[in-house]
Amino acid sequence: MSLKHQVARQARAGDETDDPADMTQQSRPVYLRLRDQIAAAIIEGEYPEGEMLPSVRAFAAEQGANPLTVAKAYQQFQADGLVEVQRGVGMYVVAGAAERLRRAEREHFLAEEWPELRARMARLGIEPADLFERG
Amino acid sequence: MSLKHQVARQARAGDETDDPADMTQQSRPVYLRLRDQIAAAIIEGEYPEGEMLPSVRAFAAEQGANPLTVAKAYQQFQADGLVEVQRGVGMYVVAGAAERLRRAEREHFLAEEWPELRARMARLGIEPADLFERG
DNA sequence: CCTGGTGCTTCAGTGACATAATACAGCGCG
DNA sequence: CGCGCTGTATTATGTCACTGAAGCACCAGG
Repeated sequence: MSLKHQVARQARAGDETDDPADMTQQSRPVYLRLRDQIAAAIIEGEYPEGEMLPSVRAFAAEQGANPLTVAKAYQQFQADGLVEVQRGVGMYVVAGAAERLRRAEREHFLAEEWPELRARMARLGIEPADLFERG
Repeated sequence: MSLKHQVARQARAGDETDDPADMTQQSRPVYLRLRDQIAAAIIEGEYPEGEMLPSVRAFAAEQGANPLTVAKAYQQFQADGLVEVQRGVGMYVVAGAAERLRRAEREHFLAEEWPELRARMARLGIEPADLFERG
C-alpha cells in the first residue's frame, strides 16, 4: 500500500468511511467545492456574462446537494459583486465578472500559493522546468 | 444579514474586503499542519534516520498544541512504517524514511496535484514565465 | 521496587458542516 | 389576481472533525 499523506479527498458527512484504519481525512466542504466549480465555469465562459446562473434549487438537484448549501456557495459571489441578484428572478453574471475573477484568482495564486508550492517542489526534488516539458 | 455560519475563506475573488471579520479562513487542522511540518523536517534531514523524534509532549509544548494532537500527527508516520515505535521509549525514524517519504510525496504531487494545478493555471492564464519573474 | 520518561487509550466538549422542513419576499406571466 | 418561479430567512436536527483532560500501559534507570 502506498503512503497516505496529504491527500484531500472527499468524505464528508453522510459518506461512508471506506478505510476504517485511517479516518484522518480532511475533506473539502461541499459549499467550497461548489464555489470553485462555479468560479471555474464563470471564468471559462460556461456561464456567460449577462446570463443567469442555475437557480439554487436547480443546481442543488443537479449536484445532489442542499439548496441552502448552494446558496452559501453563491453568496460569496454576490458579496464580491460578481453576480447581480434579481430577487424573484435569478442571479446574473455581471459584465467583466470572468476577467475580474480570473485576475483575482491569478493574483492569489502567484502571491499566496506559488511561493510555498515552489518550496515544496524544491524539497521533493522537482524542477519547475520539468513540469512543462512533459505532456 | 448573512447565514449564521459564514466561513469567509475567501481572500480570492474580489479585492473589496467587505467583511473585516475574517476569522477562520478554512484553517488547516493542527494535526495536519504538524504532519506536514514533520514530514518536511524528515525529508530535509532535520530529524536524521535512526534518531528519535521529539516526544509528543515535548513537541506539543514547543508548538503550543495538545499532546494528543501531536500523537495524531505522528500516527500516520508509524502507520506507513516510516517511524518505529518503542513504547515507553520513543519513536525513531527508520532507515530510508526520508527517501521513501520524498519519493511518495513526489509521486503524489506529480500524479494527483499537478494535473489539476496545471489546468487551473491554464484557466488563470498563468504562463511558466510568470512564475519565475517573481521568484 | 519506584520514579520519571515514553506512547496510547478513554471520555467528553465544542463547533463547523450539511441537511431538512417551513415560511417569507419579489418578479413574470397568463 | 393567482400561479409558479426566483432568492432568502428561520429553526431544528444530525453527524463528524478537532481538540482537550485524565488516566493507563510500557520501559529505563537509580
